[in-house]
Amino acid sequence: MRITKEAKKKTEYKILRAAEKLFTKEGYKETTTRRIAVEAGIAAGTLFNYFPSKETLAMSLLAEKLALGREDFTRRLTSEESLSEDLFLLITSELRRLRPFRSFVAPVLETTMSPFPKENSCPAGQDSRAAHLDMVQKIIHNHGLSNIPEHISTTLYWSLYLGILAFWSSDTSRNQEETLALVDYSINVFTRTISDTSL
Amino acid sequence: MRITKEAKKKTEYKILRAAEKLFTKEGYKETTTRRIAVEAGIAAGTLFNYFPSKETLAMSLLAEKLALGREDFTRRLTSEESLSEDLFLLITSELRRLRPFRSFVAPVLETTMSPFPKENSCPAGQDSRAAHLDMVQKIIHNHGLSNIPEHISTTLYWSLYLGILAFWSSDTSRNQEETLALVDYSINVFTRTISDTSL
DNA sequence: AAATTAAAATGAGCGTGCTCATTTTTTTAT
DNA sequence: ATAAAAAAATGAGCACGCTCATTTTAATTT
Repeated sequence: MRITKEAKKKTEYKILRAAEKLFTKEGYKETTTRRIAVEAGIAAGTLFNYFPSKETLAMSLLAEKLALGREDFTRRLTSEESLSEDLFLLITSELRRLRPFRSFVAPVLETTMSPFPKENSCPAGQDSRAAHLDMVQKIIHNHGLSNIPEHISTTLYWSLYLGILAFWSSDTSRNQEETLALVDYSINVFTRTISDTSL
Repeated sequence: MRITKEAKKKTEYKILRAAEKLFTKEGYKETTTRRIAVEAGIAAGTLFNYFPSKETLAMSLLAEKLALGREDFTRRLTSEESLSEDLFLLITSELRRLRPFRSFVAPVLETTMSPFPKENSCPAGQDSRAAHLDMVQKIIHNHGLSNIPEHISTTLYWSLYLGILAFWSSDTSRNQEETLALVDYSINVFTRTISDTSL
């Protein structure tokens, strides 16, 4: 039983690695699920025993990278930065890990990390959303802000966050400075909003 | 020559009406382009002489409705409301017209009205974006705000706007009160931002 | 009004994501 | 060990969006 489970995990891993290789080399749209299957050494249909759709597979891959970005963040974290600086570091750490997949980040993330779970839900996307928001909550809490964001300001944050990702995904400025400016700006808007009791 | 052009427009119109009927009755995903062609009384391939993709067709349909919403807005507009109230009216006017197409608003709009034009651009989506932002500029100008939003605050606005659409598209609360609350909140965040010179 | 050119419509066919009945492999029971 | 049951892999085949060589229709020229 353990062997099987490990084998299963291993197949899933093989598919993810094959997808990663092909998506980055050939592009998302250009890579067929059949090609991924060949690269992973499995039959075409087997892929869909592990990922219900090509999009879900892509999202799982991105979720992996986002999680790595968050790990980078916690590793680099010091206790001497401001709330805004911490949020800035969180987002840029994620972006750095997403870099190789920039071309299909927008279409995939926007449909799978939508503000509210849909019928054709993608668990990987929803989990990723939850994990990111948890991190944000933790950061805010660490900075002693009792005003924990509730439903509506979380939605606001998420809009800003997705906006950043969308902008970044087609930002052609050198080193994406424009994105960095937007991140800075968005975070300012957000932190001002949550620390303003009049809203 | 005139006859042909009118005929062409008429065919485009027939396709749009067929798509409108089927999308609302059967759903976006469920409606095949072949079925739309039959309903419009044309061959399957002809549809693609008018709209390069199913998604573009859907976006053109939504763009039509958004424009109607904006017309409703200008009609209802009085000169006695505040900036926030005007923006609120603009957005809710659009939402009212989009209502029947709610189920596929998010996936279509998010990919075709992305913050920045892509390679596989959809003119209908970009035009719609421009028209909406023009309207917003006009409203702000009418309220005597010299602080015309430049690049970055326009991006901020657009993030908030898309966030609202995404939220609304899966808002199950009666009469979408939650969306109205979010619209109100988002507009407040935006107006405060553009009238704050410290940012 | 016949001939020539241009524009538009057509539908057979392609490649894709994905399904599902069948086969193969693994686990459990005897 | 053998048989029965459960789990996983398989690949032929489907339906879809979309393409494109060909045909049909309309506009222009002679």
